[in-house]
Amino acid sequence: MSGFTRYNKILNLFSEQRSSWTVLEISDELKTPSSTIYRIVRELVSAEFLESTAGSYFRLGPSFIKFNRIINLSDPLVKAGQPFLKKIANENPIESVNVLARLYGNKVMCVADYKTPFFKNNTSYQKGKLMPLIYGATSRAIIMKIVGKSLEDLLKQETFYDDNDKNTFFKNLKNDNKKGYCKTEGQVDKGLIGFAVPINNKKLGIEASLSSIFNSIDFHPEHEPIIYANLTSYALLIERYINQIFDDIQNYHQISS
Amino acid sequence: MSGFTRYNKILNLFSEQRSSWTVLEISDELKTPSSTIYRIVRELVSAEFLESTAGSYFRLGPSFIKFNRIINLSDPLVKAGQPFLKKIANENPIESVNVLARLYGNKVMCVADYKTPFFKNNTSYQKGKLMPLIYGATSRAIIMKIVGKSLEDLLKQETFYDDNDKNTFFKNLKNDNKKGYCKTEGQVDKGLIGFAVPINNKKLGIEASLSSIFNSIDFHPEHEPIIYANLTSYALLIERYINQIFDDIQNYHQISS
DNA sequence: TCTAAAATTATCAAAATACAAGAAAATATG
DNA sequence: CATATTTTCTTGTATTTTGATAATTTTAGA
Repeated sequence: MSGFTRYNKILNLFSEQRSSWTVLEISDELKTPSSTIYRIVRELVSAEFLESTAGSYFRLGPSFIKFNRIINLSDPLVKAGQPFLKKIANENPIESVNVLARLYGNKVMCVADYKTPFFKNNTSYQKGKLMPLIYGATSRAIIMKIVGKSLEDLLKQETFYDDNDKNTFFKNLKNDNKKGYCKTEGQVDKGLIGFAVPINNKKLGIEASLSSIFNSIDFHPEHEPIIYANLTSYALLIERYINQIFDDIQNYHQISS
Repeated sequence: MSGFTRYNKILNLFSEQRSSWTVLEISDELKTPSSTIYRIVRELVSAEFLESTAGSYFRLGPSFIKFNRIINLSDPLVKAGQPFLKKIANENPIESVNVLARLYGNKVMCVADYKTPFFKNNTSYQKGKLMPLIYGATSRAIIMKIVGKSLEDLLKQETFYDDNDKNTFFKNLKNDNKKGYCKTEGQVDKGLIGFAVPINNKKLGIEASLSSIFNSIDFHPEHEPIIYANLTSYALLIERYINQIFDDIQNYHQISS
């Protein structure tokens, strides 16, 4: 274990399910002497990536809150998409959750969301939570624009029930691509139906999606064209806006150098 | 530059003002050979703490969003305080921003907030933003519970206009402590008035505050007792709730070991 | 498409640092 | 206050990092 790995392995132990660890627990888990872990943890504490709490436990430190804010204020995707989520919600015919998501390694992560005040149930897509790559419209709208070797690499870790299952998956992907959007029901959350369109920017390396999620019970087929038109037009708007934000950054760098 | 410092120094270059850097810029800034920076940046990218974007720029990566979420779901202070912020807002007599803040090094950082829908202006206290230690009720309510050498160390970095200024500061702190809450107007944001009470938990090492911020123009002296009663009672509730959350964590660890 | 420039990765010996294990110190606990 | 636990310190040795340079890949412009 060397380089950043030795810090990252420790940080990645801290999860939703288990958010506090003692040095000895970390030492056991990583099979590394406790004197070493004490030193590394001390370093992470002084950078506020970890902090000590009662009972000789440690938990994630406030640095993450700080950097998360900087991302919210500066990430072109978040910056471009966030302001539109509420508008999309208001133009949808029924109560909805609206999600901006992106690739994160070989998972999908929501980076911004807006839920209408009276939406019942909760979607599993929450800011910062890693979601499956191949289930749900939000995820599928992202991968439907990825092709060739990139797609192969991404899907390498995924397991399909059988060959038939796999073929169906690719057929659906192709169909969605032709339609330009993706619709799934109950794949991630029972009782919810999701619609999603891709958001891409090759220059900036952005592979993302914009989606609206509804309670199945509220949804009627006549809503579909409105939802689709809504998503498509806003995705285009966001893509354009991303370019503009990027140009602004470029100009900023040129002026200040 | 050794250990975690070498990573932290690079990450800390990324700020609200300047959110993307090239390797050469980093190399210049840190006066470190570019071959070294290339290696370190590559490590941070593969851990998704940084990500590359167009024009050979790098920016903060999605790992921070992920860890930020885990903190939101697990930090005892956030967990205990977040659910009450909206309630406090609703019980306040006028439109308000309500903030849960804590010590972060020798600054103060907001970790959770709730703004009523029609609040005009914005407070500078935003989730993740570092704020001055000695100005504003939010900050002062935190340091008013810190004494002795800890307080001295904290204030070491602060500069006062003159001795008189310093004495006034300490006198106010003492007064606030006697009253049990802190009130300041226009210290951080012109046109805003803030009230704050401390939230402490020695066992858990929590040094925080709960505050309500109003537009000066909306505020009338007869509101003050209500605001104060509101803050005090919720702070107590939050302190109790923190203890309960901590006991739950303790139990969880005992059961699973 | 080709070409030149820029960005990134690879190499490797010297220098710096992390490591492990136990001892010592500090801190928490009853 | 005594004991147990947690944390830091110490040391020679092994490992990792570093940085100058070279090699390769990517990008941008003609």
